[in-house]
Amino acid sequence: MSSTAQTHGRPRRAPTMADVAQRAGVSHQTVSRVLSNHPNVRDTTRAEVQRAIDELGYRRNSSARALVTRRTLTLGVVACNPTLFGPASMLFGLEEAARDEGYMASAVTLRRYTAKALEEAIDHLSEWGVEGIVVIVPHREAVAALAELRLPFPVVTVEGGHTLPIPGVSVDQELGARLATGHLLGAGHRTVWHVAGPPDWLEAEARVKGWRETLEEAGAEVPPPLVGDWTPLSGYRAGQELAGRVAAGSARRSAADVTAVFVANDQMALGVLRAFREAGLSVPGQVAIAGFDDIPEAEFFAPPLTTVRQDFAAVGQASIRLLVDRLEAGGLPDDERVVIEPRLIVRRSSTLT
Amino acid sequence: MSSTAQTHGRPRRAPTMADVAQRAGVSHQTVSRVLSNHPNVRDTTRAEVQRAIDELGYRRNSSARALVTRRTLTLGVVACNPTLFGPASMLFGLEEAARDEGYMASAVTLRRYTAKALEEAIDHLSEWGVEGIVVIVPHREAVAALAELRLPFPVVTVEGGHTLPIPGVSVDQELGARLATGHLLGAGHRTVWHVAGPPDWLEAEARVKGWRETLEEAGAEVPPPLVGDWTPLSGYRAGQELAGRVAAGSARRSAADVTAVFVANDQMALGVLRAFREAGLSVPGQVAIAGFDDIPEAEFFAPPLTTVRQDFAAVGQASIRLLVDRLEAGGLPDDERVVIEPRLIVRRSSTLT
DNA sequence: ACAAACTCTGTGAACGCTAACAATGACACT
DNA sequence: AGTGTCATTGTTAGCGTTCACAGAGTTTGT
Repeated sequence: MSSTAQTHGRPRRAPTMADVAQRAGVSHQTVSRVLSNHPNVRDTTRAEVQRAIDELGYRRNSSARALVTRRTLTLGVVACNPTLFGPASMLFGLEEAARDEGYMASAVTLRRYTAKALEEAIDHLSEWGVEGIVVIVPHREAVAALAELRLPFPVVTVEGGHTLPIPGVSVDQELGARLATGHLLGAGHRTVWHVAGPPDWLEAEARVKGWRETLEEAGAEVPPPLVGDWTPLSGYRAGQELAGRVAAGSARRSAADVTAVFVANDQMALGVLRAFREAGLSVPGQVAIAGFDDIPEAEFFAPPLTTVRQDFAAVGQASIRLLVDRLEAGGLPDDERVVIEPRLIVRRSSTLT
Repeated sequence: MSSTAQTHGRPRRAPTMADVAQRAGVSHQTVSRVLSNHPNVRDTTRAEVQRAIDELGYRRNSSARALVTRRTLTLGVVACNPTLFGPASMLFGLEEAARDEGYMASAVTLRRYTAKALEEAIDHLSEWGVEGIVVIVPHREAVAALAELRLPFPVVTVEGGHTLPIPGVSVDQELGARLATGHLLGAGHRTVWHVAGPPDWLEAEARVKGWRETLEEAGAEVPPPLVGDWTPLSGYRAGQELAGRVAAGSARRSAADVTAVFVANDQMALGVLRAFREAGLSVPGQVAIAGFDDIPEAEFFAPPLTTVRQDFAAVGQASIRLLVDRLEAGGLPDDERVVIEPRLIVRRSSTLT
């Protein structure tokens, strides 16, 4: 099967289809037919060709093939810092889904989301002949930049918001925020504070919106959200800030006292937990906390973290599906959306047992 | 107004070099020269060609180019589950390094490390014409399988051990384990327990070795290592086991009492921390702990975790370097090794202040 | 002034494959 | 026998580049 052993004589040059043809005593076209499983090849011929292929360790030259078929079977992915759990999982799912569809996925990762970086990444990909790309753009400026570009191949966004005439997939961030906030309110808290992500991230914005609206609908006061940058450190700082506002002892309680916090991702929630711990506050005793993402560590935080789980694999599959559909059929609508529903995972950090 | 608007909307077919040539009034060869920055082109000609290129939005066809130059400028990467911090960081560094060298990196991710999965992944990559591959194989069976394959292109391993005649990059896991273990011994502990990774992982094995030898050299007793599978849950279970052996109160102390634990990765260390917390044990008060990896969360664990940091970006760069060298020169040694030194990061989990 | 060198540009032939069509032989049916 | 159909195989013509070389101008040296 993979006995590509031609290490014997001289590995001069990779064998070509003509070499195989000659060895099997047929024309190169017959070899081509065997390779592409064309039905009209006699069994004995097929076997002989196959034997020649195996003996020579022949592999089709993908460039020549791509040149004539005008199909590179390659998809591009533009992603952001994939050391974060979310983006990494998405990339993983994306690549796997592409492979299942018979495509190769090539990712370019961005350190920062600027219009220029995005453009360069797309440039780099199209230089290599991708047939289409998936852009993971949870960032406002990047989305705007993407809208400007007129690309000669299909594009699908992930978490790119729903304002562009570009097909896209996203998790319902707003719903996720509603689930978390509603859960905390349901546990009897007068209101829920929020540690938000960076304001230029669409996901952060949507989570703020879901949180705010849930509070408003419940007639609860809406405290000013604190702002972090997704890192544990920023959560820690926000946590220190919040710790100062927790009602000390059973002194005069005001509606603005911090008794519940919805943190926009798990890493920041970890920082908040540390700040509270250092301030001597008990979670969930004095303050209840919920996060977002359900990173593998969340279950083992102190205490285990209530959070919102996103199905990244589903997002990856859906976006590849959207892209491949556009490659193989044509004229599909530019405003197709797939929305994946998140799920609330309740753990100790929000429940007084 | 004919309905065959060809200059309107999107052009029927991507412009070719001949189109550019015609528009600029030169031959296709001159266009090629402009594109590859050949010096012998008159400035005015170059400008005209450039203008035609811009106007048509021309891009070189990578397949045609690859066909004739026999260079696809594509590298393959075989990685394992990249939702773990280490592998993801490595992938990120690898891709970036490849891009800097003018190559495109395409990754295939494995759910599990079996010889078959590895072979399929490599097969998938060579189907797309990669010029060489980086295989991240911290797994014994996979390394063995890789050694069997005779591939028609250069291969570089990452964390693949040093037994194969294949160039490779790795972090000095043994040294990392020595640093952590030595640090704990240096803090006055009689011995150090160990929660190891899965035995079929080379990294796990090397960390066990470094730990064991450090103890032996210090004349300390070597307790039996517990075994986990890198997940927080497995660490939690190991932690419960260890918690039972911590000297209760100041009762009779034996040399086998657990006072310090070196855990083979941070995620498991998190599980251990939780188990100890639940058992009412204080860290570092009663037990000191050190992990491995320095994931971004480690600093915010309860307490902040002493751990060993690996420079994944450096690993990525070194492996691409190794690979590209073999692509561009030839006849380089098959046993070249690059070893990256890890660094101990001391935090509260191991220090009584 | 003439050959030699150098600069710039064009021509034709690959590169290895697939698509379209042509050719061959076997078989069945008038 | 003559014709049509089908299964199987071969032939030819590109796909869009780069490479090797040839040609046309232009400069240089003597």
